[in-house]
Amino acid sequence: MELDERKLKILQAIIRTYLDTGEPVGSRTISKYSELNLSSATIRNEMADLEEMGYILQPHTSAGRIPSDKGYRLYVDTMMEAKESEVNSLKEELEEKAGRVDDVLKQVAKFLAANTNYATMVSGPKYQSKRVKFIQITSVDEEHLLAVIVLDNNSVKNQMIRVDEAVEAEVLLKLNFILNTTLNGLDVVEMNLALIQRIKEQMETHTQVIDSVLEVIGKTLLENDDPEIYTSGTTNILKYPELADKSKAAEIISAFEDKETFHSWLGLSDREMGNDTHDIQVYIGDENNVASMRDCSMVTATYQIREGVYGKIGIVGPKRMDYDKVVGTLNSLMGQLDDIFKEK
Amino acid sequence: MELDERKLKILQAIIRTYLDTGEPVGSRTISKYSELNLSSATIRNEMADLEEMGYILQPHTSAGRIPSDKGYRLYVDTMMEAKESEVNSLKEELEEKAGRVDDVLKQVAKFLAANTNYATMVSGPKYQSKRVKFIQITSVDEEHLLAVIVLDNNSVKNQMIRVDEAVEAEVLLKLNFILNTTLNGLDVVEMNLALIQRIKEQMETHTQVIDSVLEVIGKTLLENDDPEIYTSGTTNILKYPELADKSKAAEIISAFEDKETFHSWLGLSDREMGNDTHDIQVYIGDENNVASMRDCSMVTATYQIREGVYGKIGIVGPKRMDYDKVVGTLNSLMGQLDDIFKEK
DNA sequence: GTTAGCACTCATCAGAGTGGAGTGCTAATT
DNA sequence: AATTAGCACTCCACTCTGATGAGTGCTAAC
Repeated sequence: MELDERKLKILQAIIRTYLDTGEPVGSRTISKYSELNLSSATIRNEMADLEEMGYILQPHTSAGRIPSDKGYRLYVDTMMEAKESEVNSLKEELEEKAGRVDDVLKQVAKFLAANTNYATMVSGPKYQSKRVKFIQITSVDEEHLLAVIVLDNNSVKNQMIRVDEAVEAEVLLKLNFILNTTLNGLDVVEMNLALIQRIKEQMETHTQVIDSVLEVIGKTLLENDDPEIYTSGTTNILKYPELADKSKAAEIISAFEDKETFHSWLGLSDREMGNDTHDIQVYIGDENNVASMRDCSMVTATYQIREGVYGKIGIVGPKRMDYDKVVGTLNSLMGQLDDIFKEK
Repeated sequence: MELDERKLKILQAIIRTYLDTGEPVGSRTISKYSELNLSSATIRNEMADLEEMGYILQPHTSAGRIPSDKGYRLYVDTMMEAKESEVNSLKEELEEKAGRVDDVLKQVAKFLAANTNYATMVSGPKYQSKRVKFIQITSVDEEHLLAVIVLDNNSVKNQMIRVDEAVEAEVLLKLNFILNTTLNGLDVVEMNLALIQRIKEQMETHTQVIDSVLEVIGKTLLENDDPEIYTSGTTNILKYPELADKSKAAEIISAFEDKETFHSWLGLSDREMGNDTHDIQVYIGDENNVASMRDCSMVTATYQIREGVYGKIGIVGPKRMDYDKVVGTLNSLMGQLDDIFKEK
C-alpha cells in the first residue's frame, strides 16, 4: 500500500486535530475539514489503511484514531511548519538582570516553561579540555595556603590548603615558578610520576607542603564538573492528563529533580555536534534514551557561547505537544541567545 | 470545659490512629483501643466535647473525626515520643563519598527523602559576615587579570578582569600591597569613596585598571550568595492522597523547584537561632509562612558546621506525617552530621 | 457517669440503563 | 472504479438507582 497525497493530507489533519484537542479524532471530524471534500465513509476507509500502515492507532474499537509514534515522526519530519513565535519579551527581561551566564540560563529555563507550558531543562555550558594555564599558590594566613588554578578555558578553581607552619615568601615564589614551568599546558593525565618527582627534586625541601599542593591540584583537576542543569516548569507535566497519572508523573518529575538523568543524555551528543545550525532535534516516545520519558516527547536545541563551549536546552511535554510552536520558539530563542552571548 | 486526662488519652488515640491510617477514625475504633475500657457511646460524647474545643474535626456528618491543626499542635507539643530511629547507614554512605560539604548535603537530602518518604530540603551553610581577609590580583595572560578575594570565613571568590594591555609585574605588586593594607578587614559598606580615592591617589597611574579592579571587588562582595538549596523526593508528595490533587501538588512541587520560596523562609530564622540544641521545629498547616504549604506540615532542624556557620534541613509532608519518626530521624541525623563536620 | 439501643446521615460502590460518538460493512450512486 | 449513504454494532461515559456500612447523636436504662 502506498502513502499517496490524500492519505498524507488526512494523516496531517488527524494529527493537527489531535494536537489541538487531545482526543481521538473520528472520521466525521476530518470529513468536515475544509480542504478535502470527502465523506466520512471515505475517510474511514483511508483511516483503516493508515492504521494498517502503522501511522495511527485506535485506543479501542469504536473510538477515533490517535497518531502513533511513527505518525508523529512522519509529521515532525515532513509536515511541520515551525511557527515563528515571538520571544521579544525574553530579551528585554534578560537585558535587565543579565548577570552571569548561569543567571541567563536560569531565566531561559523559566521563560520557556512559562511560555510553552511544558517542562524545560537547560544545561550549563560544557567546557571540553582541561589544561592548566596558570597556577598560583599564595599564603593567606599562617595556617592556610590558597591554590588558584586557571584552566585554558579561563575557568578558575581554587582550594584552601591547610599547613602546619607558615611558608616563607621566597619558598612560595620558587614553588610557583616551578609549578608553572612544569605543569603549564598539561592535562591531568599528563602529570605523571616522573614530573612530580622532578618538581620535588627541584624544591629540595618542604616536601610535605608540595605533597599537599600536588594533591590539591590533582583533585581539583579531576573534580567532576558536569555542567549545572537548570529546570523549570516540571509541574506543567501535571497539566496533561495522559501524563498526570501519579506514577508516571512522579517518574518524570523525579527525573527532572535528579538532574543526573540528563547527564548521560548530554554526554551522548558530544559526537553528533558540529553542524553550525542550532541543531534542533525531536525525540518522540521511545526515541528518548531516558526510560522515564517514554510517554513524552522532547525537543532539544544546542546553543553555543563560543567556539567549543556549548550547552543544551530541552523541552519535555506529552507526545501531542505543539511541535510547531516549540520548534518555532526555540528557533527564535536561539537567535537571541547568540546575540546575548556575543555581547559578553 | 476542661481537657482532663481522659480526653487527652482519647485525643492521643485518635491522632495516633489517624496518622497510621489516614482515614477518619470513629468512636468504635477508639473504644477497642485497649487501655481505656470505654464503650463507643462514651467515646462519642467525649469526641463531641473535643470537637467543640477545636481539637478534632468531622469531614462530614456521620464520618469519623480527624485531628485539626490545633489538635496536631497539642500532639506535637506534649504527646510526641520521638522514635530513636537508626540512621547508621547514612554515615557509612557518606564516609565513602564524603567530598565537599555540598556533596554531603546533597546526600543528606536524598537520604532523608528515601527514608521518610517525604519531600526534603537542605540549605547550604550560610555565612554571616563578609569581610575581606586577603586580596590578590594576578596577571594570567596579556589580556586577563585575575582577582582572588578571600573572605574572613575562608570562602574564596574569584573573577577574571579583562584589560586592554598587559600590566607590569611591579604595578601589580604595588596594587596588591595597597589593596590589602587599605581594604583588609573591611565590609563592602565600609569601602567608601574616600578610601577608594585614597587608593587611586597612591597608585597615581593606571586608573583604568584600578577602576575595573575595584568594580569587580564591589560586585563580588555584593554578589548574592544565598545559600544553595538541595531538594529531594518532591514527588513523594504525590503519594499522599490529601496532597495529590493536581493543583495542590503542583503548587507544592513548584515551591520546591523554585527554591527561592525557601530563601525568605530561611531568612526568618536568623534571629531565632542561638540555643545550642539542634533546634527542631514543627510547622503545621497555616503555621508555615509559605502559603503553598498550607496543607502540609514541615519539620525543620538547624545544623552547624562551625561557629556562626549554619544551615537548615526541612522535611515536608502531609499534616498527618509521622512526627515521631521524623523528629527522631532528624535528631539522630543531626548528631551524625555534627561528627562529620567536626572531622573536616 | 456510663452504656445499650435505635434512628438517621452520608460516602461509596456496583449494576442497569441511556446516549452518543465512532466504526466497519454493504449496497447504491456517480 | 471510486465514492457515498445507510445501517447495525461496539464501546465509553454518564446518570440514576438501591444497597451497604461506617459512623453519629440522642434517649432511656443501668
